[in-house]
Amino acid sequence: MYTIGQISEMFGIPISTLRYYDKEGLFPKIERQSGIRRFSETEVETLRIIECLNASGLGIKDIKQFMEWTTEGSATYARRRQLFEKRKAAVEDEIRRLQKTLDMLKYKCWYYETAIRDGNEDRISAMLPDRLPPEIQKLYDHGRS
Amino acid sequence: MYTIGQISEMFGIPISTLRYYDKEGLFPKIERQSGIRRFSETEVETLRIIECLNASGLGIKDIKQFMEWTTEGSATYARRRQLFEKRKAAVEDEIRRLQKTLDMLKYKCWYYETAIRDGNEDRISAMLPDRLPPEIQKLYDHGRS
DNA sequence: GTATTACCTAAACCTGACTTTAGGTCAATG
DNA sequence: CATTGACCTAAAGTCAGGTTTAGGTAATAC
Repeated sequence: MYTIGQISEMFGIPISTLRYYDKEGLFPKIERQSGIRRFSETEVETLRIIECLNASGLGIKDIKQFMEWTTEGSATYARRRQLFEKRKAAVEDEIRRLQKTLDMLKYKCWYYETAIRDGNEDRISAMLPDRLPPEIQKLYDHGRS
Repeated sequence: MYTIGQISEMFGIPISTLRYYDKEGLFPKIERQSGIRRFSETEVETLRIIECLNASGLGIKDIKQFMEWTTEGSATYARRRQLFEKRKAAVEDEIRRLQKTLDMLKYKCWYYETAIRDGNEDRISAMLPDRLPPEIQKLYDHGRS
């Protein structure tokens, strides 16, 4: 059993945030000892799931919904699975989107390296939009598609 | 030359957002014809950069700073390059973070597939934390590290 | 000539995710 | 026995990134 301060330390999450999560119903089964929250392994695992779902871009209201399902036992396995499948697809999309952004950023890095070397952007402008060096052209094209 | 409505269509960005960007100084050189904004190729390119920097997680104030640098010519090439290098590193970090999240989500998908098949979580609980099937163990371990 | 459509502004409003504030309880320490 | 430290609540405040509202102009369509 842990106090809110210990959990805050363990996860690097401010106490105020943990209390806010609790107020929002993210720890549906948390116990209290004369008013004081007692975090068990259940809540530690819950917090790991919160971090994961949060990192996947899910909002707090939907995380709360998920936590309610976990209190309903095996009847909600299918819904919970569905949620994770959707989050998986969303994160895969997000990674693809970031991969494109990354190619655009790499192109821009090359752009400014070249502009610094040349002292101006004239030579690059003359190569646009389809006469860039092959490797750079790939980045440029992927970054816009 | 394009009107704000045409640009909104082209980029799939609400007109209100484009006006908001302008108010925030993201189109430092935009022209007006008796009060009406006229978007040229310069602003189209600016919007592509806004989308890219935004997607990289940069806030609007910092994007504005960048746009100011572009109006100062070759004197700011080095600062602009530095910004893109930093965004590149930030996006690389974010992709790594999402990769971990993805592994955790894949593990959770397997978890619920298995729980559904078994009708309960007992068999899985008995395998935790280090007797999971090899492929799943990899996902589980990576997702927490 | 009026009605519609596309544009304009300033300012208020909204949402999500916290954080801060103000005031209080309770156990241990000097 | 008073002060410190760790906990508590409710409510207000903050911030980013927009969106909505209310009121106005100006060209085209019927």
